[in-house]
Amino acid sequence: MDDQARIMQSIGGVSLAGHSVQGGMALPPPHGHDGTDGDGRKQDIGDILHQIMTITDQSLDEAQAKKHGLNCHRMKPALFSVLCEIKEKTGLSIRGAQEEDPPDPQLMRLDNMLLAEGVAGPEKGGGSAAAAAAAAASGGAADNSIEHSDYRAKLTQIRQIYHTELEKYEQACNEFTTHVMNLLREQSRTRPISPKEIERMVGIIHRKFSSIQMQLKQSTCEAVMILRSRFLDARRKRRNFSKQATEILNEYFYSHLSNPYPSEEAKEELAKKCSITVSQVSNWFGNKRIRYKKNIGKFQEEANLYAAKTAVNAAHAAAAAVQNSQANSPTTPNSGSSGSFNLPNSGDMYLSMQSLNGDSYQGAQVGANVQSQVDTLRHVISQTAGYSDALGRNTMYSPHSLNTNGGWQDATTPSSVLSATEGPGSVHSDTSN
DNA sequence: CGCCATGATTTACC
DNA sequence: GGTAAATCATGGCG
Repeated sequence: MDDQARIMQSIGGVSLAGHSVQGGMALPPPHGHDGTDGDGRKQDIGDILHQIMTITDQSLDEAQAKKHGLNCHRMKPALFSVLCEIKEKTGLSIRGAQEEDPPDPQLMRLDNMLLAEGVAGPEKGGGSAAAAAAAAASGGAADNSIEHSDYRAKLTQIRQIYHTELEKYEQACNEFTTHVMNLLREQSRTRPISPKEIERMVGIIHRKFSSIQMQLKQSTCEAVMILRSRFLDARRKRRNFSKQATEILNEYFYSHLSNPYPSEEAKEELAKKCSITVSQVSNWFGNKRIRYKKNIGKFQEEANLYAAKTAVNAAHAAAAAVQNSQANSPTTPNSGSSGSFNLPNSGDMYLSMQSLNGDSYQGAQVGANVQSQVDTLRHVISQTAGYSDALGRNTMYSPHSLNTNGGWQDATTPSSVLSATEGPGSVHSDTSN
């Protein structure tokens, strides 16, 4: 019982100073001073203090009775005054220790993160904002909405739990604070408690609760991080495209082998047809180009397959187109359903046909599918005569340029005849602009 | 389980 | 911003 001993000492010290106390009663002299009733008083005080110190060990009724007894004790006013003095003295150290603690940087970090993730802050919008950010990060449009809704739902769940818990903590904190304040106010009748001290106690309680809140925030952050990482990982998760989608993409690729750079519109249409995103189409073509270029031999069989396929389609379409044109059809039948991604590609087609046939092909308006035919033929020729001079344009289709750097960029030359500055990928869309 | 195919990402370049 | 090239990471098959 160090506290008790200290208080006893303090009391001794106070009395040594010779203060008179309330009720005109002097406190007992310090140790060593002889007095006839000194020991008795000391005994008295000792008893009182002992009762105070052990009050918590007793039952409620017993304690209440004791409390009442103490309140009515003749020494109470004197003790009260002494305690006031002790408080006055120790108050300095308390005040010194009571500094405005700066906002915890860790807590601030957590708060910021929760705010950024849409967990904290306004109920509405926050979550969707985070989801939108995640959507932007995924690079896709409204494609992976299933994942989005899943992510959003989970985030909402986290947010709800977080807010519920936070509210619970706040409520508990307030309740406890009120309780403690009431207790202290009540106790201030028996012992000196300044409002400042109550304030300080409230501060301590709040700090304790905020540390609990910090744990809540921390675990919420962790949950969000896990959710987020899972969501982001899901982006990387590879799932093979459907067979149909691959077929559509391959058809386009091999029918545009001379220039496998679909325009933005073409990409969009391919994406729609394949039920994938535009960026997935871009990825696919990027991968396809590089892998085809790296190992043409490996893709030979596949190329033959699609070449034949598109050739048949093209032939049919061409025949139909010719018939249509004969039947007074002034427009280009680009709207054909069999692989008509190259609407603005007639220039390429026209020149290719020229090169192929050796003479100018006046029926250039036959249709987009002719391009497929051209590419198909080009491919078939490339099998035997090599890709380089398949079309008798050695300077344009050098094997070196195809196999190492910028292969198809030169291959787009037919289009660039029309526009010398256009680059790869812009071939299709540029003509339409 | 290892290997290959393949979709996605990263990095560098223009 | 689009692309090539390299790389990562997973799916699928034997």
